[in-house]
Amino acid sequence: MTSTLGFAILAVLARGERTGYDIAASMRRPVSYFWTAGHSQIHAELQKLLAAELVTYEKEAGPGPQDKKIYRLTGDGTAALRAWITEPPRERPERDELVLKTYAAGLADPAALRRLFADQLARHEARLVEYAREEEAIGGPPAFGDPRWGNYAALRCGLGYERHRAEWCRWMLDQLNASL
Amino acid sequence: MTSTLGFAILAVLARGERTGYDIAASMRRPVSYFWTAGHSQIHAELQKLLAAELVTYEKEAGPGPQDKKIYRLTGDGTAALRAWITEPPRERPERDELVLKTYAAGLADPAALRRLFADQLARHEARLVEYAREEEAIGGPPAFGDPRWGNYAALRCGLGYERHRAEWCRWMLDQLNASL
DNA sequence: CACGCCATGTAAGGAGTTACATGATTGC
DNA sequence: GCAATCATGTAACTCCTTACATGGCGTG
Repeated sequence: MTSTLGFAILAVLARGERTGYDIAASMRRPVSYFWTAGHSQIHAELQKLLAAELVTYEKEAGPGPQDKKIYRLTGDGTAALRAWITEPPRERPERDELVLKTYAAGLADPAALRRLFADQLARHEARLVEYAREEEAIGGPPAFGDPRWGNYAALRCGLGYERHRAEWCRWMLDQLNASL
Repeated sequence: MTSTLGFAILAVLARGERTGYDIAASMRRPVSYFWTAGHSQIHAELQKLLAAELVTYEKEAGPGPQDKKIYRLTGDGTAALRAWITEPPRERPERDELVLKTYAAGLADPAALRRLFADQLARHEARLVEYAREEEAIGGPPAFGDPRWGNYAALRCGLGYERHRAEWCRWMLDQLNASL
């Protein structure tokens, strides 16, 4: 009954023990571009994982009024994560606001559309530069056993996505320019 | 205050009058791969759009116990849709279960991972064939004024996306094979 | 002295899914 | 007779976002 968010947390904890705050930090853009959650959602989910005995924690004196809690996977938690990884992902429906706008674009002002897509293209190109820098920092695919292998493979997917998007934006701009 | 779903409905109605049922049908996969919603969500949203006077309807005798309602855009509705199209889309956080699994893949059985990605690849290739057929049916980009232009441009995005995903799956399979 | 970082949580509301509920017509 | 299509809607639930609430420590 664990939600995908729950497994996302388990996946982060598989890399080492963390506080809820640390987990929230590592799930904030642009550090990880494949799952995001706010801290309030994470604290709530950690309580469910705790009840299911997939994680435990140790208290430490915290900076605020409450104690700091350092979470770590249990044996059950590791097993549940391992089993989940190779199960087929449940497909979430595609929801893409930009493509929806495109679908209705015939009604809009072509000049304004050009501004919209030029702006989107710039964003994708900026992310592409950023990801390429990260790829260079890792310097080629690590070995499969290495935990950085997961980071690299995810980064690869991000690079491919941004490239595809940038290309589509360029095609759209060509189309809009040709229609004038 | 209209939600993206509201605009999705307005975008469908911009192509012609529809019942709630028709809208739900046109927003069901794989016909439109950029926004989806169930009929219960659509009926509820139509009531909000009605209250905001962005749509109107005419009653007709229906097949069930209730009357059939044929919805159509009002002047305000068309204006709201037109203005929305060229506004920058609010970015939704990326949530990709397969990439999340990849991030944690180091813990899993490589053979099971290979099955997972082979299966995903097959799905993307099947969609690619399907979309290519649809592209051929339209036969090149229609003129910008043509309402089918929006369909074609969205289809183009879908094609690029499936191609990128398929390529990434192939790269993953290569990696997994190399690690054995 | 204000702001950002660290660190925990609750509460309210919107968005989306799934199941329940009704009922005529058409095709296997 | 059973299932699918057409056609409407409500109810319960989960997931996610945003705002509220507390408070010490370090930096400019």
